[in-house]
Amino acid sequence: MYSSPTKAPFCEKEGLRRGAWSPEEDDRLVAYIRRHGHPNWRALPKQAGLLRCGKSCRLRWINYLRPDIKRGNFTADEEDLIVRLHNSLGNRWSAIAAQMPGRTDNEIKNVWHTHLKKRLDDERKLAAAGGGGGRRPQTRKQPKAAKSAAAVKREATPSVSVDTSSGVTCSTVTESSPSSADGDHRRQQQQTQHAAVKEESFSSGGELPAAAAAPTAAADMDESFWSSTEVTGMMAGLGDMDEELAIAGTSSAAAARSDDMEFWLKMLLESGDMRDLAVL
DNA sequence: AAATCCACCAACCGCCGTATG
DNA sequence: GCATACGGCGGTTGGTGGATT
Repeated sequence: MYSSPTKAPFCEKEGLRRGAWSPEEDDRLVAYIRRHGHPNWRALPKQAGLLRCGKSCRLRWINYLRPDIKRGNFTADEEDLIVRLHNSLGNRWSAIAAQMPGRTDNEIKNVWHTHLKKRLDDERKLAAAGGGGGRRPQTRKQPKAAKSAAAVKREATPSVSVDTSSGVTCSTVTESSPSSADGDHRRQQQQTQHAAVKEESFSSGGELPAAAAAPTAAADMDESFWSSTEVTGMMAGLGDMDEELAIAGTSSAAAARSDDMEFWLKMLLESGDMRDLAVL
C-alpha cells in the first residue's frame, strides 16, 4: 500500500510467479548472481530469465541461497545470544543478525516467534509463580526431518550449492551494521548496507567452483561491484580467483571495518545499553 | 488408519529511508 | 527541492509435515 499512486507496487503481479521457489529458479538465480552479482534487484529477474519480482529474488538470495548461511538448528548458545540481543535491541532483527554470522534476520525472527518468545513467557510465568524456573523447557520439537517441498527439491539439485562446508564463510551484512544498535539505526544501517550488499554478492562468488568462477565470468561483473572495498578485500583472500580483481591493500579496509564494529560495540557496552553482552 | 492440531519456516506485504535524475 | 526508483526491514501469513487424539 504505497501512499503515492505514481509509485508502482513492489511487485507487479501480472505474469510473475509467487510462492515456493523451484530448483530451476534457484539455479537460475544463483547462476546469474555468480556471474553478475546483483547491482539491481529490480532488473535482475528479467535479466536472469526469472518470472519473479526483484524483491522476491533478493529475499530468496539473502535468506536461503547465499552461500555463507549457516543452516541447521540454533545451538543453545545462539538461542541465548538471541535472547540477550533482543533484550538490548528489541525487534531489530537485522541488528541481531549482525551479531550472528551465518544467520539471517528472517531465521532469527522465526526462531524468536516460534519458541524463544514462548520460552521466555513460560519462564516469566514460572518466576511469577515463585518457581525456580528451569531455563530451557523441553517444548521445542526435534527438527523436522522432512523439509518443505521447495527445500526437498533444492536438496535434490546439487547444482545449487548452498553448502557452507567450503569454509569460505564470508562476513556479510552481519559485520557491517553494529552502528545500527545506536540511535536511528535504520538511517545508519542504510549507509553501511550498500557496501554490505556488494559483499554478499561476492560471497556467492566465494563459493564458486573453479569452473563457475572462470575469469571471463568474473570480468562480466559490474564494475562498481568489483571495485567495492569489501569485495576486493575478500578477493585478496581467494587464491582461485582472478588476481586482477584482487586489488592490493583492500584487506586492510576490511580490517578497518572490523575495527569499526568493535568501536560501536564498545560504545554500546560503555553506554550500558548492551551491558549484558559484555560476557560475549 | 484417519482426522485434527500444532510447530516450523519460507515467502509475502507494507512501509521507510536513501539515492538519483 | 521534488518526484521517483530502489533496497532493506519488520510484521505477518500460508503451506507443509510431524505429533497427537
